[in-house]
Amino acid sequence: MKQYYIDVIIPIPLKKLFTYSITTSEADFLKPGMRVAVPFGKSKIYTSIVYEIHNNAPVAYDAKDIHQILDETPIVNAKQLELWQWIANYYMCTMGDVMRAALPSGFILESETVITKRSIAPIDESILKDDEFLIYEALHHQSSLKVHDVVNILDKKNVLPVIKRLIEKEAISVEEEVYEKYKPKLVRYVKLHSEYASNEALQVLLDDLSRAPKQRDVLLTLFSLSAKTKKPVKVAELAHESQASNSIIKALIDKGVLEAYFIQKDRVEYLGENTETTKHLNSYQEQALDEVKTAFKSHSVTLLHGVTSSGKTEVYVKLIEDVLSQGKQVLYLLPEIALTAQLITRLQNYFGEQVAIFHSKYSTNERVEVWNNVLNNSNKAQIVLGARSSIFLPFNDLGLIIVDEEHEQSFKQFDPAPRYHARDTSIVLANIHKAKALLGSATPSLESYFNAKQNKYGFVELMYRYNNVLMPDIELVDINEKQKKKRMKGHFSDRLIEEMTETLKEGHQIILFQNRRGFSPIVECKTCGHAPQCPNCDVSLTYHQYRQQLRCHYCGYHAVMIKTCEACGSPEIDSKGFGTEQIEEEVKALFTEYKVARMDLDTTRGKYGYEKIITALEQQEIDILVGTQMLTKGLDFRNVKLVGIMNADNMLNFPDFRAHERSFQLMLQVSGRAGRTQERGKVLIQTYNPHHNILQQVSTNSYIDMFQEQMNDRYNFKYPPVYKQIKITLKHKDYNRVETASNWYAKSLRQVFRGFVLGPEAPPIARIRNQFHKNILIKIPKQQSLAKTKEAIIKINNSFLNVKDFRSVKVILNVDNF
DNA sequence: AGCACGCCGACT
DNA sequence: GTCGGCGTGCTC
Repeated sequence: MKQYYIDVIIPIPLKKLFTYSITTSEADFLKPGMRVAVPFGKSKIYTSIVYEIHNNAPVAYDAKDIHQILDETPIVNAKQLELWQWIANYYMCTMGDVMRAALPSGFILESETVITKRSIAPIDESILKDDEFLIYEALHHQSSLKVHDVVNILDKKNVLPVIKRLIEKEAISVEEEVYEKYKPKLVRYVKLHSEYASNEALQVLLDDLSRAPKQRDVLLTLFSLSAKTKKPVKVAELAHESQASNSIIKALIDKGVLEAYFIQKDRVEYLGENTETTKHLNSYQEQALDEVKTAFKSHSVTLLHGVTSSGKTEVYVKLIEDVLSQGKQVLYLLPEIALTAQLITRLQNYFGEQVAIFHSKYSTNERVEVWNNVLNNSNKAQIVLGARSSIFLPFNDLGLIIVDEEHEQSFKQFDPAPRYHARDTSIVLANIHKAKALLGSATPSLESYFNAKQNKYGFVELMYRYNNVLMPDIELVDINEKQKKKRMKGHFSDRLIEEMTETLKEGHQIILFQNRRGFSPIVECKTCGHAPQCPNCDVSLTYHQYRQQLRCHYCGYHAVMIKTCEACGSPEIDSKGFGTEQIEEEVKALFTEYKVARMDLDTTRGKYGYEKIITALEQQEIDILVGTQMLTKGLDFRNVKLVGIMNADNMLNFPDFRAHERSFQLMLQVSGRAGRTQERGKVLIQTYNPHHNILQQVSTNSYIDMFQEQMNDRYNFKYPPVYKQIKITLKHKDYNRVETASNWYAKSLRQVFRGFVLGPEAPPIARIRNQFHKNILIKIPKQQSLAKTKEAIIKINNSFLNVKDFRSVKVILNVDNF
């Protein structure tokens, strides 16, 4: 008889797949993509995914048996496994890494050791030592204990030796228990017990209950409810309608008068109707739509360059309608921050319950439900609107992927592995499904625009704003000059104050953009110049006024704001630079009669924090909104007429080869928030350097100029998209260790790649969370094989890990680290 | 990544 | 002496 084996993916960062032996009937039942619980190591049980079923017995070891099959049918399909493989290869991580990122954690079961008393014969308690006796004694009161219970009882960390001794003495036994984490949401319903179905029986019952008026009331309410709604009645509903407590209902259930039952419910349900029939496109949109369709005939990927407010969404909607009518699914990818209630409602108005939403604020149970709906090709998930991680959903037959705000860097995952770029991965996903991909942006990334120019992608432009609204008038304000002439009030130039006053007078709203949160980045002693530092990272702490705190943005460390200098004791402490909080405060002082609000990471915590601010702005409860780049995304604030960019220089001077490109994108995106209806909007950009090319290009809205100038730099300095890039980061708590390790690593790389290796270099923040960092950058010319390059890197990496001294150094490989 | 094993300093 | 620190090696 043939022996069967499965290769499984285990959610840990190990390169290999693991092989387990299965029985013939298990082999008949199992399919790739099913979950199987497997024993791993001495005691653990892990959830794994079947990758392959085969007959090749492993040579070097005996395969273990599996623990349990967890699924009836695969929860991961073949197309996904293909995508996982691609991600693991391209982004140089393990399948386990991909599995952990792809599966909602509700699918990944964990085992826990459960300790129970051996029931055979009572043992001689005198052979037990004190701590052993404590555990044995505890098991008289409690039938089972978890390891952490034992830790609590004994009040020490390492309890395993004690447990081990108890097993040897046959006092206890241990078992691994596996828990299913996903719990379907069950809603409790009640109905009258079938015994009382006949009128006579019911009459008898009502008579019986005459001495229990409350119970009788409940029963009568139940009848009227089910007559009215003709639907099953929820327990909660009944309790609410009859004003009765749960104990009265419980009494009826216990008596057998009522019967309780459960129905499984989706946690996220769309209850509205699709109210809107499709809008008519204007002639520009119509043309763009036609051009996209034509482009798709020759290119599977097309870039749609449409200025802000040009109505790209309507074009998407038309394309989605087409694909849906062919019975295929659609994935609509957006950066997390652009996934607003506004947009969701808009799409739901068109497509009703066919739209499923998927993003990081969803709980694991909600994610499992969306996953299952997509997997079953349910009508509820024909269109998935989601952030980065929605590329991992189990689509059967995708027809179209839309990547909106394609230039957004949040599509790239930086930590942990897999460090994938959702835009690039979605193109591969589209190919697997033989689907089309549409990238959309008002300010495309250089790489996408470059690909379009090279005819690798199709290219469509939409350069007119909806309703022919003019592009905002952008004015640069030289704050250097203003300062010399004493025309600054805090961080506000006279021009900005003028424009703000006028806008407010007209009853319009204002957005002020400051790309930095907190009150002031640096706190400095006026006497000795000392600035408080984070104890774990090489950064100065940031002052957050609203909590009187000093915070580190890298590790989350926080402390109370100092009253006197820690170094010299001087009470004179100065705050340099400025963040959103300080701007907010200054605005409040300048415009006392107006409502000012702030939008940044600190004010949008929680599930609806963001929505609250947006709604307040829409309803014009806010006159002036101060915020970070959160403001830039897809929000359509009809009444905002003025946008102020407080300081353009801090983004331009950011030490990154993409700083200029990003600044351009950011400023144009923020500018797009101004004047979205009839009136032309106004944008003021305050800067020390008004002649900077990027600022000139922003003020004239010249994407092409920016593109050409930046591409020149990219050619000259060998940066993407002209060259590919892989960044290697080494981390260790000992500075000297990273130093030697990174030198060794870079030297080995240089033997292969010569001048294309940069570094090792300490990043601007050399220490984070007590770990010292070093970066090495490999630049890869277009004609060099990426696969061979990665092979060489892996080879070097392996020999690096074979050096004993280096084994504790953490190595992070980041492909396309931008 | 966990987790066991084994070797070392520091305390009841 | 044992407890708990951390470096090392292994997981089908």
